[in-house]
Amino acid sequence: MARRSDHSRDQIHEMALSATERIVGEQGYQGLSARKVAGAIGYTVGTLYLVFDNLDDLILQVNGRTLDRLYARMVQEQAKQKQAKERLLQLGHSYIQFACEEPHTWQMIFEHRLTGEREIPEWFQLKVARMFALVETGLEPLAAQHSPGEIALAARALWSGVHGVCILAVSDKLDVVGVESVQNLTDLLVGNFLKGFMSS
Amino acid sequence: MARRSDHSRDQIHEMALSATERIVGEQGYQGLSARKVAGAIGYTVGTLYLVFDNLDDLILQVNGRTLDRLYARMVQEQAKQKQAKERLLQLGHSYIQFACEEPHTWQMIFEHRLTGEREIPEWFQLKVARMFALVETGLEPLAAQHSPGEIALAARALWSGVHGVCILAVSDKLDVVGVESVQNLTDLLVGNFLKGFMSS
DNA sequence: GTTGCATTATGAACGGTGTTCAGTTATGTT
DNA sequence: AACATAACTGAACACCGTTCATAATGCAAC
Repeated sequence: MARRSDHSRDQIHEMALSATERIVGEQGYQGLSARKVAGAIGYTVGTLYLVFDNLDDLILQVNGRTLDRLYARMVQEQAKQKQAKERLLQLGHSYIQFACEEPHTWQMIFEHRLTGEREIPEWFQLKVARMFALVETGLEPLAAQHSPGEIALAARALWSGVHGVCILAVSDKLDVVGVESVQNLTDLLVGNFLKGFMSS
Repeated sequence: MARRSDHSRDQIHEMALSATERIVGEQGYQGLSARKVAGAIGYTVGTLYLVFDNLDDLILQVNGRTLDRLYARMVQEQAKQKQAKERLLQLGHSYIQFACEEPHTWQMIFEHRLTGEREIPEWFQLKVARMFALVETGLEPLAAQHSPGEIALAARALWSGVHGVCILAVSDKLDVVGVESVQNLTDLLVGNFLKGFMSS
């Protein structure tokens, strides 16, 4: 194993990922470039392409880590709530809290589009599906008289709604200011939806 | 007024806008470039910059036209429904129908980010606000016991929700196929929200 | 030590992007 | 016919993602 620098392949991999997270966190998805990442870790672009297939690959991996952190946080904070309804509201709060704390990193998950004919890898789709499953599980105890299919649909509708509030809020299209206002909007959406859903 | 070609400034302006709409419609926002637009209308890039400040300007104008078409359609189709609740559901349906018919054009409204420090012009923000106002107006007859402030909030929450469903559906993140499934999801979201909202 | 080899890293090159602007060309007016 | 002015061009700039021949290095064998 001949090596020229002090870093192993895995180390460079990790360095690139966290450098990307820093750059995106500061300058947003638009401010990201291969040369910037390479420069930040003290290597050249060529080296980056020894460790990643291409920029899409790098970005997907960063987005994967973001989803992991988000998921972990939602699981953890949701567990604090004892009542089912409170747990669902908490999921929304955690989601929005995260998006507001790391807007650029969070937005990149949705701003990024794969180049050309490339397809979203399965491991990434699983991370997304996991989020929906969390909502579905949270919804189950509140939907005794509904079929599993109905619950799955309701979870999708509900979570898409929360996501919509979040995405419009983060991109300043809602005329509301501050995290609390966004939380209130979500509470309104989730609360009223649940009320309607449980009485049907 | 010395002119060399057969087209006036206004004509070139219009040609560029519709060429952009065609390119984006076929190849998506990513497939758009100044040289492509210029080539499509038989001019060079330089000419494009005589008519538009920059690409952001061009894209904003195209997005403005898209919002106009969307708004006109929502107003028109909503008027067909006599009951307040049906009108609200119709708004959602029209929105989704439009997004599914012209996914690329519709998505560009939300994919596009202004370069650097540029700011969204007021005329554009007004077009967005107009959409929320439509929902707000539709919600009023159903919210007799609610204050105007509450109605405004509810309209934002509701519309963000519909938008969320729409955006996840168009980018294939919902595991649902076909326009009808998306319509069902929206009906579920809007229906249950309204049921909850009206009983509170 | 020295040699040879496989690994690691480079950076120039390619075709693309948005944007600018000096220079050319065609037109309307004098 | 000459001039002024508007219209238009296209080369140039700095950036982008991506590739790859080349150089530099560390290690094993001799």
